[in-house]
Amino acid sequence: MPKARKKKPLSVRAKTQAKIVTLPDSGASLVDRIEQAIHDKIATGSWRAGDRIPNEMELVEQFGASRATVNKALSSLAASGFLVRRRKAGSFVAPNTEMHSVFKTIDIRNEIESKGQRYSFRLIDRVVQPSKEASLYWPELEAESKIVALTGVHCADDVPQVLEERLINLAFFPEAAEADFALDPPSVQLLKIGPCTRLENVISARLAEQFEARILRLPFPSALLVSERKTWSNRVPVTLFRLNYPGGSHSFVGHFSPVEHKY
Amino acid sequence: MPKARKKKPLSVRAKTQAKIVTLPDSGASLVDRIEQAIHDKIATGSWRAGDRIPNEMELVEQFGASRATVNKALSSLAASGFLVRRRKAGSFVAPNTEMHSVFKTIDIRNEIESKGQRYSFRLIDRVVQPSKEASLYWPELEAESKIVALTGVHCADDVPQVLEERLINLAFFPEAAEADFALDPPSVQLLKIGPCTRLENVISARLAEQFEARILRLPFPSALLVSERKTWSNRVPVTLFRLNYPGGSHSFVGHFSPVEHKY
DNA sequence: GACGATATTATGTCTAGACAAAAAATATCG
DNA sequence: CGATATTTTTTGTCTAGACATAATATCGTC
Repeated sequence: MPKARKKKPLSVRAKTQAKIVTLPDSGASLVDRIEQAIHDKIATGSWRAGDRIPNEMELVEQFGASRATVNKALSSLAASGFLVRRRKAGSFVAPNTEMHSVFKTIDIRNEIESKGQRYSFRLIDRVVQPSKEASLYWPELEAESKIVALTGVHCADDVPQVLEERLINLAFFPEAAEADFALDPPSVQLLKIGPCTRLENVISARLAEQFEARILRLPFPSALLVSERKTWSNRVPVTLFRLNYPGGSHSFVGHFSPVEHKY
Repeated sequence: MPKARKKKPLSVRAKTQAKIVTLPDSGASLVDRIEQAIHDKIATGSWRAGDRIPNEMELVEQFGASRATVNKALSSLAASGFLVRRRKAGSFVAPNTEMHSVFKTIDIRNEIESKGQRYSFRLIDRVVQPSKEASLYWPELEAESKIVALTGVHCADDVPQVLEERLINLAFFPEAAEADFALDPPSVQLLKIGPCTRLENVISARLAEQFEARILRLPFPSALLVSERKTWSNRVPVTLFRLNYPGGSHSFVGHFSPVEHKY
């Protein structure tokens, strides 16, 4: 059964690079421009996590490049964790373009549940305020926007574990003003809206205030390990938060080698 | 002046991959094996920082690969920071194969001096002991080897800043038993012997003991920010140390984006 | 010898074509 | 129908050759 396949000579293309390309032509190399274009599709949400992207031959036609060139771009994106590629299956946008590797610890719920304990988040306080209230800590915010300030505790089997103070940019997540965080803590809900594309993290230590010690059920003079983070989603400031861990029972582990695990 | 260049057809090679290759043939791809081989040369010190390595065509002959393949391996090594490549000049082993980027903060002296203060290290205690004394914290050490245990403070203008507790593997740095650390603190001297190729870091917080508070001139109930690190140099355990920072005045700053600055 | 034009060399980027390998889709057989 | 064999699709890897580009080396001229 000779399948009626169009055997066209794979698009005749200008020699030595096609300037026909539909890309914003900068000085960058073709590989870089292809990489950029695909990354943009992902960053803007045109292509979403799990989507199958066009295969190499389709991209070859689309960009007027050779397969080797397209392959290089795709491989690079896969190496950076934006794509997952499988033979015969195709290339897929990686699940969750959220921050890879470094600092997975964002997900406290997961951490607690993986120890077989029941997770819950107890909201202690919530206020809506103009962003200029926080402009000292969070100058990146636009002056006239509004924010929600939250305080809550992450609990394992109803025992308080981590005290969270958080500011959320309402422009990014309007529902934050009345959402229920008992099931999904703020961090999880925020990630559902958009990926975290940038993160700033400051780790410090301090003595717990008396009321903080009470909330976390710690003896009074106690040390807290504090992780203060700001996140962005495609250049939009999303949230600023402080996770207060009891000093003794928590720590951050990092493991570095010049090139991760390759050699 | 027609140069007498042997125009040999670039080494006749078996089709579909040469198994003639002089490399420890694993299941890995040719590119990977070439990359590995070159990395080994650097890791073992056969090729040292600043050395010019054979050019692409020479490697092509040596490995029986095509130029594209060799190029891919070299580009990858350059991307990982092991090589620096310059047109016409050639490919060079990168200066300092030590830990790039992440955690430059190892150098406290530098940090203090860059603030215009005078740095000094005051040794408080030093003992030589069999490694099994520390086997609980440092199981990677060989059982019969010896270590030095140090305690000291890093000072800025003679004001104590950071309390350091450190164990050094004497097999790696025999002089540690009597070296003078007043000018160059242990960390600096260790880096002179060999690059740090792997690092483990645990950050935590705790209350300062009374004597620690006294050394660091802190009020008594005080929080300490503790960074506990283990380092290796080409698989040899080098040192385990704990840096105790006054909680209020110090913090660790991290800045992450999925792929560093590329997009 | 200083200086500028020119040649040379090594890397950077790209193409076209080939075969390999994995996995999904399809056909085949009991 | 279900288990197994075969085909097909898509990525993985490699080759050979080409032109581009940057930086060095060389040569000629004054």
